Amino acid sequence: MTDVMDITRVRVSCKDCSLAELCLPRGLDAKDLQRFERVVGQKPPLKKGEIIYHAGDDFRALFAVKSGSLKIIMSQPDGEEQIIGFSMPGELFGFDGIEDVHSCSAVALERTSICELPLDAVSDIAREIPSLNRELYKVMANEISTDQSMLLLLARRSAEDRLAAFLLSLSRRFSSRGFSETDFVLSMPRHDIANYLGLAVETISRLFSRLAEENVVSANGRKVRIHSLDRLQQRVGDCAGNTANARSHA
Amino acid sequence: MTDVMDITRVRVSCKDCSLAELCLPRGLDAKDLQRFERVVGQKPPLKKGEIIYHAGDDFRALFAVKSGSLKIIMSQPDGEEQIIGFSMPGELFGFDGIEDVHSCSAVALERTSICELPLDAVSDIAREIPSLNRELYKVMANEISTDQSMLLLLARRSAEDRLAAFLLSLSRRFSSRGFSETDFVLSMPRHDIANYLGLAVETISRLFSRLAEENVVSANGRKVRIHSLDRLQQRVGDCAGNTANARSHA
DNA sequence: CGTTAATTTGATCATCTTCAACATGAGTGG
DNA sequence: CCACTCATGTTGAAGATGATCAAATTAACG
Repeated sequence: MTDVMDITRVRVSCKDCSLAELCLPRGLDAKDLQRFERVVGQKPPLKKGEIIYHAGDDFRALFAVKSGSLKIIMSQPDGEEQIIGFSMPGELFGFDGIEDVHSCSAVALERTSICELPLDAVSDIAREIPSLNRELYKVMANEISTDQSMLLLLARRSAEDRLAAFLLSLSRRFSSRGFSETDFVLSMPRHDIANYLGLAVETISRLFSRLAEENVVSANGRKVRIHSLDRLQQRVGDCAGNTANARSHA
Repeated sequence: MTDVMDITRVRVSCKDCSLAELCLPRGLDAKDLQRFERVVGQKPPLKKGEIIYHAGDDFRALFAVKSGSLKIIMSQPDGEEQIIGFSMPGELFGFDGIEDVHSCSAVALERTSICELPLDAVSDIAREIPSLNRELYKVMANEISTDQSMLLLLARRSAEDRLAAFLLSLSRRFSSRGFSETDFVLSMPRHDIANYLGLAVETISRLFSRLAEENVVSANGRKVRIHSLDRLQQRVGDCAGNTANARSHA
């Protein structure tokens, strides 16, 4: 599976971006799109582990993932950190800073390309393009309901349910980007999955083993194959639909 | 402690509202405020248990709490429900609907008065008052970081830490509204606290008992007295600052 | 009052964590 | 190309935190 596309190296306009339908400017007509494009900054690709912003940084912009993936983490004074979410191509991140300074940090999980959307400029434009303004609200609202679904997952569901929900979420997100919904490669280590789901690494490992015994999912390191989406879904009890960070803003 | 004020029965303008400094229009000048006021709807007080909106309802408006309090709950198909947050006077709620339909329900915990802010009208005005627009973003961003702090709490903290964080959050919110930060009355039953914190009712009860033994907090039913804010804070390890639903939008 | 809901306490049980050891694998320098 | 190392992943056994079950106590309210 190719998870990094080559187009990341050239200057891409939103118009030609394969992710346009998932991104903020979707629904804009050609003229408005052009205007929007002008404020979008392209950044050189990030290496694995590179940090886009730190908790405490002044807020400058929202970002969109073009390729690759990253994690959003909230650090605690005692050094512990909590992963708040993972961002995939077509998804926006950086909302944790809109209040003024970032409360989280964003870290690339692999080679990753992103666009920069300076919020001031964007919201200036949005003032004159109501549909863009509404889209901005929706994107933020989606972030809210994603986080809230995650609250439900952490508060009420068992370890097994959590992992099932996580895998289903990834499956949906890969599928809506044209990749297989049953075969994919995780860009994060077990440790990050565990942290995100509020569990111990060992638990994740054991759960993968159990899922394999039951022929629901087989995982070989980062490579995952889902054998029965149905049985995964059953486990989760299709709770809410967009569990676990499925920034689908449909 | 009086937690319902009498002014709720008369038509109040934002200008005269004691919560103006906490609410959306804070920072507006007299002229803009007047304009804002015109779209704000006043609703008759809600009785305990009354529902403001159901999950599935079309989104119409955001709401502001004038007096009383309510819980925001996300229901699951299996009948289980998860409390996403509690809203206190001066706080806004309804964000779970901005995408189109509400993903949660809002239920009054006691006699409660609210204002209605139709989002279309508000964002029309906001287009011409940039500071209001920014305030709207901030209020939503605050909701996001509140939910994210809650994720951290649920994923990484022990039962005791969670209750401590919850009580501290309430303390801060009461205090910023001019009430005592050490003596207050909970508007929700133990069952709701347990649900919110992802714990069993019995656990909450035991934790209150333990906190009493240790002379940190004494609780008599809904009446709570915090004897040592310091020691509560220590437990939580001042993680992030605005843990557990502190919609302070400072 | 009497009846129901809310809260507390005790005893047992399960899930998940922790600690420990081992396996696998990728990357580095010889 | 191999040996070595550090990161990652797996598995087992013991332990702890919090859930569940059961029962008693208290509070709320018609």
